[in-house]
Amino acid sequence: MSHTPLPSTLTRSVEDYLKAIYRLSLGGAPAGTTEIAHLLDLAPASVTGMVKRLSEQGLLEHVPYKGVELTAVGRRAALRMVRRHRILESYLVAFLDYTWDAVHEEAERLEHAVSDGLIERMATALGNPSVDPHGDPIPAPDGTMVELVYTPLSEIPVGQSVELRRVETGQADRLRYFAEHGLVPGAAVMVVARQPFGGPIAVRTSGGEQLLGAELAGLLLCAAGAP
Amino acid sequence: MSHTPLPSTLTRSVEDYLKAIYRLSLGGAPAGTTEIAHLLDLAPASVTGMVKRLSEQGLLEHVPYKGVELTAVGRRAALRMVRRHRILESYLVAFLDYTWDAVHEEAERLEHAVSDGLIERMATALGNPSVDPHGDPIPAPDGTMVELVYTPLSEIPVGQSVELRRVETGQADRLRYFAEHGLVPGAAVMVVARQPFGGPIAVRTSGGEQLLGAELAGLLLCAAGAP
DNA sequence: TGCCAAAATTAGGGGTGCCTAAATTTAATT
DNA sequence: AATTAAATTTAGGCACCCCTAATTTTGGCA
Ligand SMILES: [Mn+2]
Ligand SMILES: [Mn+2]
Ligand SMILES: [Mn+2]
Ligand SMILES: [Mn+2]
Repeated sequence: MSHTPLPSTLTRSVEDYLKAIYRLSLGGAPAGTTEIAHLLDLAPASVTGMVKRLSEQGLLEHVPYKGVELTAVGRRAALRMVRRHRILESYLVAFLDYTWDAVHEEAERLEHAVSDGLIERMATALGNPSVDPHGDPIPAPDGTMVELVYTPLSEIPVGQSVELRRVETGQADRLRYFAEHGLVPGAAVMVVARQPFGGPIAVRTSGGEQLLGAELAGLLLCAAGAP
Repeated sequence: MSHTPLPSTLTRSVEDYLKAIYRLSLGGAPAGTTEIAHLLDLAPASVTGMVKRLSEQGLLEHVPYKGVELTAVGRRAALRMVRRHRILESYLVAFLDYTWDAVHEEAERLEHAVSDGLIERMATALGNPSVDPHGDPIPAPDGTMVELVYTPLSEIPVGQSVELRRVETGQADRLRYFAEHGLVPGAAVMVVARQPFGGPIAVRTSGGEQLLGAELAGLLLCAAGAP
């Protein structure tokens, strides 16, 4: 069983397209032109053009007017970028004093410039972590990724204790707010109260009790902890 | 006294052109089109085109058929790249187990992708070194660089002891050969004998005595050590 | 069923950065 | 002073990747 070979050199643009389409395809449906354009901050017409070229190269499957999906080759390339991005974020936080709200921007550029060898050296220095600072899973070098299913804090019943596992936002201001309030992966959290109709949630952490809007609570993914 | 502002975003190509022209101008004479093309592995016609654009942007001074020189702005941008390159090489050797023959290639790509902030974090982690693993001086963040004058080992008189300070090659096979024979910056070297007409040189290091071809000896830059 | 708005594509264009082939300039040689 | 070889530039072209404006397709709704 051999690996499908990846096109030898992909450009930064192509790598970002593949990553974006990977993310948008996670829901199951093909990615739409406008969706991709919005995620990459491009005009839809530009996306149509790139999608056409990448389809010809065998990285995408494109059904005009319907949407785009990654081929096996495209998915391998996308997962390679996801690994790079998350290893880089982890390394910057662990060894270069970056905070978790600042790493994304740096990794977004470096992911296209580092060699495979450097990524593996960083991974080794980190002890081959399985998740990044945000709790996002890190694909293995072969493209395998274990994606666990978590429950948003907003859906945890009152009275239950859980462990915070993953924070689902890239917005720096929110990440800083979470960190300041001890809401980081690994934290033990108990839901103390909840207001109805999408109202705020009261939680207790090791740092004390606090209120949390429903939107923010929806970004905090949890696993059932000690009962 | 304020800093001359640099064009906000230079491309990878432009940054490599500026670095190349900086290197070629060190001898004092303007850099020639063919020289630049050879260093960057491009066709001369391509260089002419780029040189024209960079001159219009105020990064170069170009006299057609005569040669190119950096403007003050261009030199600042070039020295910024030199700093990035050498800090990266230093960091990779110090913290990620790279050998000095492998760092150049990695740094050549990363120098265009890292932020100023990351470079300064790496410099801090390294203790703000003044030279890189090859003994090449590292410009300060403001573009200042102290370039010491050394003597090639090939010109050191028989019987004199010197300290090896700088190794002037980027070729991996030569760098590996030097490292295997203890010929690295900081090494104490004594010239034991020399054959005439560009013949080999016999040197003694802490590792013993060895012969060295004149070409290689010319790459090893030395400072007068203990007599 | 026909219309409409959103989504997507096509058409046309620009900047970058490279190429090859042909012309031009320069400097050295006879 | 004419010749010639090397260096350089010009001319023309192509791939990439983005844009705006115009057009086409689609799916939902009256
Ligand atoms: Mn990116
Ligand atoms: Mn992350
Ligand atoms: Mn470079
Ligand atoms: Mn170096």
